[in-house]
Amino acid sequence: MSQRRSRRAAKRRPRVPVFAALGDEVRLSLIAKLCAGQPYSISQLTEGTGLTRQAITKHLRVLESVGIVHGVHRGRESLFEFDPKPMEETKKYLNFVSEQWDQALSKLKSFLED
Amino acid sequence: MSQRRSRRAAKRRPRVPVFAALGDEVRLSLIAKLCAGQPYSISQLTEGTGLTRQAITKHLRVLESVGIVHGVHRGRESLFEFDPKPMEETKKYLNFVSEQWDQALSKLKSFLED
DNA sequence: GGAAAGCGCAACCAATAGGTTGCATTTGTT
DNA sequence: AACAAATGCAACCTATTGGTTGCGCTTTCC
Repeated sequence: MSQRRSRRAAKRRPRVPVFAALGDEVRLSLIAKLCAGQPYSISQLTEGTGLTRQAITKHLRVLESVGIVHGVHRGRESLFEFDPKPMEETKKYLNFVSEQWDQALSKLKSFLED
Repeated sequence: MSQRRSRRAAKRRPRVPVFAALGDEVRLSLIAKLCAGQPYSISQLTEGTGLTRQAITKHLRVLESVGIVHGVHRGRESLFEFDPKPMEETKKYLNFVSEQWDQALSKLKSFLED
């Protein structure tokens, strides 16, 4: 069997946790900082948020658990950096839904033209 | 002032609840059914889910609250149909993040080439 | 060596989310 | 008119989530 997933199989991939991870204001702002390219330590990411370091750590773990972010330990600090793959996959899913919808519309249109 | 939102303002639009709405298996499956074009009643959407009608109703309300779906009352039943706009907006946001990331990469690359 | 910076882990707490049951209401059918 | 189908509303329960505090460990800096 091919390792390459079929189009249908791709539709069933675990994307729910990715959406759930994106469904939080704090986490979206973390992504906003990190997707600019530069890695940040937990303390740096905590600055100015009004939250505790632990809260930010938890959010980072959530993002890490779905692969949006990964941390590398350097000395006493752990730096987090953005990882684009999961969000690319998410885009594919949204495109898939859009396609479904567009096809439905065009079918309806051609039906009405009969 | 222009009614057209600026690029930066678009970034700040309330997309968190949309992501949150998408972060649930049941709701994604509802979307999967509805984005095929045909409207379904609540009872029809409940069939085969193993959940109660009320549970499905709640999920539909969540989707409706972010505009992914809207219900129209016809007789004693309320039909729900898909609405693509919020997910299109979501796609735009994901594209924005991707762009940020790509720009960061190309800046890094040109820096290393100096 | 000692202080401080940066984290991880665990316990705990309040609020929210997902789900159920029960009942009332409206609409369609015979 | 009587019954069944489809839904809405509200109360309730439980698990999860987002957040905090407290403590201990490692690394850096003087």
